[in-house]
Amino acid sequence: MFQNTARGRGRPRGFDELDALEKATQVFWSQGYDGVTIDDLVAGMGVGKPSLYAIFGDKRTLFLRVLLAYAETKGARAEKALFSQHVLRDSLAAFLRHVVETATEKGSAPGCLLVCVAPLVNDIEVRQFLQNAAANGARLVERRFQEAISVGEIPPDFPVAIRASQLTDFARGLTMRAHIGTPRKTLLKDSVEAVDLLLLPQRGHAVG
Amino acid sequence: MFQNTARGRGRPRGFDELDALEKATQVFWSQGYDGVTIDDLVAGMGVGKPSLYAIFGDKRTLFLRVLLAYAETKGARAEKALFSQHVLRDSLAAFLRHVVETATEKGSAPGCLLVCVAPLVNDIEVRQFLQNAAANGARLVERRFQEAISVGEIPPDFPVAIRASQLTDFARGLTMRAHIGTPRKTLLKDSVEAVDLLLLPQRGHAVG
DNA sequence: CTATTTTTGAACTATTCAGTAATATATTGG
DNA sequence: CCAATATATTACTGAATAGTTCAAAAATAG
Repeated sequence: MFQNTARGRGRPRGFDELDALEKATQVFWSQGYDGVTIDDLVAGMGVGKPSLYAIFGDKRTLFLRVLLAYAETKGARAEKALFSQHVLRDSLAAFLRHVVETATEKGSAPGCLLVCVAPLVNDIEVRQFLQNAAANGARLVERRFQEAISVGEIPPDFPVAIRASQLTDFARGLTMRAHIGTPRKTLLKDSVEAVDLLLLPQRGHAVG
Repeated sequence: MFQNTARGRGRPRGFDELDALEKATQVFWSQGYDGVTIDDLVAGMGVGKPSLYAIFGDKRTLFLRVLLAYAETKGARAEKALFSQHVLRDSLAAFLRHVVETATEKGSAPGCLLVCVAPLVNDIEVRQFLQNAAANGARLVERRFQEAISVGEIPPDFPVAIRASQLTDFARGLTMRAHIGTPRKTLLKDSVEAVDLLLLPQRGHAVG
């Protein structure tokens, strides 16, 4: 099934590593970090305990790997949402729509591993990773605003950094509300309103 | 009938109940719910284990009580911040300033029990309490906007519900950023910017 | 086939944890 | 002082948990 042509000797694994990682993501996502036991992971990942330790290390190591993969995927999708729309408003709307949709996806836990779960992990490395990821996210949005300035879609003195930070704050707020059960429909409506607000013309300027 | 208000018979408690509750709040706040053991609470509250069970019940019961007390205090302070300022802008600024200050208070864990910790607790009662608390918070802000309309500070068609929801989203975002280590100074600056944004004149209207 | 390598399943160990008893201590009422 | 009551201290029990050991299984190489 997953057999590579270049497999060495020895009994082949009974699971796919990336698939198991994704399952681990779901386990952490739905139960938090401290709420998860090794046995939960064993059950959720479909991997025996000795294999789990041999291949992924202990819970903390596994979580770091899960976090890294999750952030990479999420970041790539956010970038795509932001930069595949011609009109700035559509970009911001697509960004928040993506946030809301993944935070309210059926089959996954509500919320977001990066926003709702990881911040509670009491670990220096996790915290620094999150700070870095947050900064990267804001920078991504800033870049999109800069692009809009360069094509004359918004004025050159548009407060890029401020609005970028505010967009990520909205994303956090929407995600947390998804986590406590606010329905997708409400959040989608609110994300449109958020974009309207962020693009409201500044005093003395006009915005497309 | 005419009984003395002093305590009845029996050995007096070696701790103050409310003080112990506050200490429990700090323990949950800094370590999350699942990350806390009974022994952590025993150590942090300065209460023996049998007394803890006798007076506060098990971990879940204690957490619910902590949550209730925390929300009540926090709600009262938020209300005070909102309604003790004459000018709407000052009210909103005071609200967000209060949010940021408590989320970055020295001596407490960063963030907020209601925003950062409680949503991760996998419990129906907690979730419903949070939904209710969130709705109450938004309503409080709406009331303040209505007040501003009634004195003509903002136009009657000001989107009260939308802006109230957005203010609470900002509060969530700022709180989560406090939790991952964003410095108070940054957040205070951003909360001022947030108020500016929320009170930006709508198209075709002027806002004080 | 036999030897070698890798993974797997089951059992095992030491530790931590929640919750409870048994007992000692402090206070009031008479 | 004695009885009654409420709290505190210590220690205990059984269950859950993290992490390891070891033999069986499944593949390749020669």
